[in-house]
Amino acid sequence: MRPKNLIKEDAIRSIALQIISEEGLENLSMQKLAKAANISPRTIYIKYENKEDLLIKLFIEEVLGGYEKAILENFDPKMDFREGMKRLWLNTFHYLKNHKPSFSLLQHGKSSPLLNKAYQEKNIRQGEFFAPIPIFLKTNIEAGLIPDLPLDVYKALLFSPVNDLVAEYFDHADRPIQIITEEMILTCCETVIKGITTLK
Amino acid sequence: MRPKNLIKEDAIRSIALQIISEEGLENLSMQKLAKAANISPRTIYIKYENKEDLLIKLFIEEVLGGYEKAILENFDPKMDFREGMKRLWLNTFHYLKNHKPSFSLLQHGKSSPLLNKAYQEKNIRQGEFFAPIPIFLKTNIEAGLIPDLPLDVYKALLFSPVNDLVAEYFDHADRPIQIITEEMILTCCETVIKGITTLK
DNA sequence: ATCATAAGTAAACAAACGTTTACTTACTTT
DNA sequence: AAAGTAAGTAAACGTTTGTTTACTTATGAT
Repeated sequence: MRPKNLIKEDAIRSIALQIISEEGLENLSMQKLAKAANISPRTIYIKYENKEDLLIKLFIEEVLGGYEKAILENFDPKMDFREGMKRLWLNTFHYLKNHKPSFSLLQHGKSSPLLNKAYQEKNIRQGEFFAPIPIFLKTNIEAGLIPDLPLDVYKALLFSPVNDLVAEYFDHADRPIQIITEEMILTCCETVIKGITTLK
Repeated sequence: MRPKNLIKEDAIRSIALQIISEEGLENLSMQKLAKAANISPRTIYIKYENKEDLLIKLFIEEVLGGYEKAILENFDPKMDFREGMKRLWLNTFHYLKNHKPSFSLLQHGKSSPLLNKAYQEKNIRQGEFFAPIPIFLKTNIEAGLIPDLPLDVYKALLFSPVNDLVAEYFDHADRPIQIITEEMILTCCETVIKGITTLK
């Protein structure tokens, strides 16, 4: 039988992400995607059941998968707290600023009920998603190096400021001088570390 | 002449926000909105030029306007740093957790290119938007009470963790026991304050 | 009471939507 | 080399989209 053309599958994914990033989730249509990828609409339906299936698989497999892998690169739960934090922040910053379409769909995941629901179900089904980070925190809490705050508070402190700075980076990415630098990420990270390790 | 029915105008706004919150921006249509508000589609076009105009005015005037007002309530740039920070965090938490549709559109504003662009233009045109906060920070920097970090770093530290915790609050709002409490917000706020005031 | 006029309605417009039907192509297996 | 089959196409399906046209309603001013 005729084999799948993997180049076309890649094109569907990358062009879908590109359209979402440039025009928003509300402006992605199957026909627009097919035309931009130079294929027939029917071809998308070989791989994906429907539009919702495409969006969820793009979000969960393509984007969240790559994001998790990039964040955890060279990270080990047994690292020193300061070094571990810096590694996570720099991994996040470098990955996201070089993958604008992925960052864009991640942001959509926080507002679209469809994607948000899919994210929550993934979190419930796969307990190992981003698991090294809770282990890292627990180890440091048990060693008495950081206070015993709720996991949600740690998640808010670890992930949201660097995410916010990346959003700011893209908002001004066309400027002649870089507004958000690696130095600023490290300053912000250092501030959070100080806050956590100084508390109580 | 026949006067406008202000109740209908209110219904358009609140029902639009409700649909966006429950089904997402990508599932709001003018006809669905008209049907849900029990009016003719044409009535929406008396107040708004088109769909984009409706979304932008909803976002900028209705949502951002109310958000800014709520955050700055009982806040004064001359407040003590710790007290000012707590005021801002608690205002944000209480307002957002009681205004889910507004929170939802605020989140959409971070992913939708249309709304994001509108937000940036508002920020440029109206230099006074959220102005008390930069003044608050500048005053404390000049008094030597907090370090001289870039405004973007302060914005990331002040706004994003509490926003993230509100998102978590809504994700688990149907649970029997409250997951995100005011106590957690204050703990998180205290951590950030410690980080900022301890640094250097 | 009537008039002028903007508010508001019901129905319709072309265009675009997600998806499917009917068909052809290209490659593996025999 | 022929057969079998999934990949892939072009065109179309019925809906729904954003918006408008043609009309009616309700109210302040005369």
